[in-house]
Amino acid sequence: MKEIEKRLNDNGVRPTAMRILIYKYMAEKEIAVALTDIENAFAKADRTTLYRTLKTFEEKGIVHQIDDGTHISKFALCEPGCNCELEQDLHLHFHCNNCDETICLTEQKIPHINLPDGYVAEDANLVLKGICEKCSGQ
Amino acid sequence: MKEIEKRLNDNGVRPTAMRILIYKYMAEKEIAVALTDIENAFAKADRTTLYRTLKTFEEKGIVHQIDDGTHISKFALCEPGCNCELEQDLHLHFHCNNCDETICLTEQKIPHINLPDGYVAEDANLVLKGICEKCSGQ
DNA sequence: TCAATAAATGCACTTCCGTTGCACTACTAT
DNA sequence: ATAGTAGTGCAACGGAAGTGCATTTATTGA
Ligand SMILES: [Mn+2]
Ligand SMILES: [Mn+2]
Ligand SMILES: [Zn+2]
Ligand SMILES: [Zn+2]
Repeated sequence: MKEIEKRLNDNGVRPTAMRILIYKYMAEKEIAVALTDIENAFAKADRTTLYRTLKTFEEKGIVHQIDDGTHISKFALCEPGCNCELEQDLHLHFHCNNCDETICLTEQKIPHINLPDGYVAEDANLVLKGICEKCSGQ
Repeated sequence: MKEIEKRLNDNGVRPTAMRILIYKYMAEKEIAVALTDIENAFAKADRTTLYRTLKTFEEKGIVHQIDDGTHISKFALCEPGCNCELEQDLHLHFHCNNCDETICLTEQKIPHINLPDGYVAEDANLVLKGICEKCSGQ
C-alpha cells in the first residue's frame, strides 16, 4: 500500500493509518460513498474523524464531493492528475433510482453551456437519474 | 387573484386562503424559495402546513423542486403548461455563490447526454454555480 | 534522548432541515 | 343537520452537518 501513502504525501496529506484505510475503502468501492457508509464500515472510528478526513481529502484534491440530489453528500476519489475545479475535468454523475447508488461517469464530461449575459459560471453539477447498468441488466 | 384560484383548480388543488397566499408569494419572487423562506414570510402559519402545501403543489405539477447543491430543497413555480418530467422541459438552474440565490433559467434546456450502455436516464439535474446577473452587475 | 510543539483523533453537544402521527377545524355533499 | 373529507396546527423524532474542547499521537529541534 505504498502507493496510497505516496498519493497522500504528494497531495500534502500525512498518511495516517486511518486515512490510508479510508482511502483504501474508497478505492475498492466503484461507487460514491456517504459519510455514513464509511461510518458503518469503520464502526470503531469516530464520525468526526471520518468527517474531517473527507474534508481534508477534498481540500487537497484527493476526493470530490458529489451532490446527487439525495441531500446526502457523497464522495469519490479523484482520478490521478485530475483538476475537479477546471471545467474540462467536470464529469457527470449518475444516480440509480433503483439501487440508490451514485457513480462517477468520468468519461462523460459536462458540455459547455452558454449562459445569459451577466451570469458567470464557476462550477457545474450535472446528475442524471434513472436505472444503472447493474440494475437494468438483471 | 382569480387567476391563481383558476390555476390551482385546474391542477386539482383546492384554492384555500393559505395556498393562494403561498402561490402569490412564489409568483412575486423571481427566485427559487426554500421552505424556511416561506416560513419566515408567513410567521403565523405552521411549518407543516407550508411543507405539505409545497408537497401538494409539487405532486400536482404547480411547482418543481430544485436541488441546487446547498442541501436545502428549493421550489419554484412551473411555467404554465410545462411538464417538468419530460426531457424537453428540463431546464437548468443557476446558484449564485455570492448572494446564495437560486434561479430558474427556463430558456436554457438541459442538453441531451449519451450514456454508456445499460444506463437508462429518467431525469436530469443541471446546476451551474457562479455569480449571478445581479451580483456581477454591481 | 527528551521536552516542546503541532497535528490528528475522540467525545459531547448543537443546529438545521425534513418528516410523521395525531388531534382539531373548516369545508363539502347528501 | 349530519356525516365525511380535506386542510391545518401542534408536538415530536431522526438524520446529517458542523463545532468546541480535551486527549492522544506524531514531529521537531535542542
Ligand atoms: Mn465524480
Ligand atoms: Mn426551475
Ligand atoms: Zn442501480
Ligand atoms: Zn447573486
